[in-house]
Amino acid sequence: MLRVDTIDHRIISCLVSNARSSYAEIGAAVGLSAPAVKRRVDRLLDTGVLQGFTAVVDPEALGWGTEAFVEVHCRGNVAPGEIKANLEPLPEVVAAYTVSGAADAIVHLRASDIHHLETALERLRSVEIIDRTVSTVVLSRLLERPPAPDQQA
Amino acid sequence: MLRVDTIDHRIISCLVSNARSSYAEIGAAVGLSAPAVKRRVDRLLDTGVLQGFTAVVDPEALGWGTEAFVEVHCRGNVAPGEIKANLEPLPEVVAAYTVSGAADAIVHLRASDIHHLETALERLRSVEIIDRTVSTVVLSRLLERPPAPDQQA
DNA sequence: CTTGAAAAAACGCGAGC
DNA sequence: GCTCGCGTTTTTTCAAG
Repeated sequence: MLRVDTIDHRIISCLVSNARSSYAEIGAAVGLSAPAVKRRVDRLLDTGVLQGFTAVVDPEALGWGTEAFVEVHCRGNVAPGEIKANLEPLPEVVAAYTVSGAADAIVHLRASDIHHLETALERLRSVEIIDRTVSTVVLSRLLERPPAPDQQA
Repeated sequence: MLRVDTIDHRIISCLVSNARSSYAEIGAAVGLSAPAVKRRVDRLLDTGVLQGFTAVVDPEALGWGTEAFVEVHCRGNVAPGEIKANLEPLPEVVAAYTVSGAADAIVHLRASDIHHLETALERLRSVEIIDRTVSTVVLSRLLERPPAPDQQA
């Protein structure tokens, strides 16, 4: 059902590096005609391998210069779904994961400045199921990139 | 130079939610003609506010089901640029940040499975400037989304 | 400086093979 | 998976606010 061959990988690579390239351009890069590329892309979208296309925005330019990673410790045992439901309404939460180790979850926060970050942290800490948080403020973004096309997979 | 008004924000929102939408579609959403939208998008690309367009890929589908966050502690004082240069060659590193607190950096790793993750961690620890690492393995992805259009910015 | 309208050129998308 | 053809879109040029 979700078979992804070498050509699909190359098509995905093209789209990751430029989501607005035309089917003809992709076809030229992978050695297929434009309609053939479109059919594969449609299939990849159907099967969920491709989840969509988005613009990469400079966070600084829109006033999202400050970010932090927050270890979240919950009260007692909480289901992942419950944590997700509680984090979803907070707009500063750009990512969240349940993790191994002492913490229950890691939350990635993005805010416009330190003050906004503080506000977001207060709101996060006021969430019922959350007991305690440990914040790590990001000083500089060193690297941020899509996963490599593939490798030893 | 990098003035971004309300219409630009709405155009960016459209492109973030679907990078492949046509200029006519965007124009209809923001109340501009297609050429006017294109000019603004070109300008946003020129000024670096928009950095490009990419496909959102399901990590599972390409064999990137396992990820981890790693606190990196360096030997002595190391410049951010040096850390970046040392991390860039490692394909499993999808993001890295210098941070406040005890650690020097947080590295986001993505691997195909636990074994691959272990290999990647070994390679990471073998980097000269790195003294010690503390790994946190991700159990489940709760949330992952682009920053909200904007807010109290 | 920005917009809207109209031109040619390129692209998307279905049918047929 | 490829070719063909029609309708739509993009993109450039031009004139106006």
